[in-house]
Amino acid sequence: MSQGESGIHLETSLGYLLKEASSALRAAMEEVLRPLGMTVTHYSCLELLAQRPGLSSSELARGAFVTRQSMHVLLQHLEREGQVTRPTEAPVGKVLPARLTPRGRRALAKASAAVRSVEVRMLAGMDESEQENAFRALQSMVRSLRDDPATP
Amino acid sequence: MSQGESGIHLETSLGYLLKEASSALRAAMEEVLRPLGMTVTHYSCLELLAQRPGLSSSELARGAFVTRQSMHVLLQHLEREGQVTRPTEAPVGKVLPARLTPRGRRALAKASAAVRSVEVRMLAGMDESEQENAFRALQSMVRSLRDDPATP
DNA sequence: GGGTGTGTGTCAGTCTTCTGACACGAGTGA
DNA sequence: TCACTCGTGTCAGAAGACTGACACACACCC
Repeated sequence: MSQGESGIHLETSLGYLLKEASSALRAAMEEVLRPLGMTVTHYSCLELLAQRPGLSSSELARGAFVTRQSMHVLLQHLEREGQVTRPTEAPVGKVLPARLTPRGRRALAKASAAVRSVEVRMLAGMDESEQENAFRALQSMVRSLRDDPATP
Repeated sequence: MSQGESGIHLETSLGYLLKEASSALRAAMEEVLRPLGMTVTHYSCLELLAQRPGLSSSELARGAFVTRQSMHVLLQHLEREGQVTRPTEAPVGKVLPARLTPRGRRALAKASAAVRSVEVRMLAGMDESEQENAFRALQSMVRSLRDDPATP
């Protein structure tokens, strides 16, 4: 079919392209995570916990770019599956620090390798300095969007 | 942070940063579109139709990065609201080409200005060549992710 | 002390989007 | 001509995420 060149003509918009890239990345991640019975948010949660043990549900939510309510139900699910543990009582305040179980770590290991392969594929064709420039550009965009709260 | 070579380092991961940037952009767009009673997908649909009148539901879905089922329900809603029209019978095959109504065009005008201001804000602090480099980098990522179907 | 503000965990309902499935039209190649 | 494939429109159910709301804990400042 002739789907090739009939691309959309928002081709000058960096915002649109950013969305396109993010969408392609997400799709690629879903593709490799699905055989492992894992969603992107699920994986993100585990990865965050591996690198920063003891994160709270709300902190995990921010790190995975979902609401804390969504992360809450995900954590309940992961606790039932035995991939994550949380104390029944808060050590301090109301914050319940979450941690990976050995089972969670094993699940993460496979997923992390799969995701890594996707990222490597995505970066194919870009040399070191190009990647560095892209990194700085994206950081700049995030900063600009966050710093300016809204239209005054 | 005791992650092996096969893992992902969130701090330095371009993939994670890409998701972060996309999330920030989406949040900023939602913020300015909400007062107009419009969602991001809603806006995307209108913008696509303005630039390429006669697009089918499936083509719109691809352009807005949602499934054709999602676009289908959105289009039904937009038709009821009188922002979009589609013929009751397909001129050829089963494809129903969609078009903006004057009302849709008016709604888009406001939204488009708002979204443009967000994009301008996002690009603040980047000069012409930096934007160009970022554009090429994102294009490269999209191409790499699409061309390689999956991990063999 | 007491008020205020921020951050958190949690429950409930709603909404959007997705997955799965079906039938139909058009093009392709044997 | 006829299977075969691809893209499409559409319906139905399920899953995921969101908004709204409440109570509680901590930190700050008057």
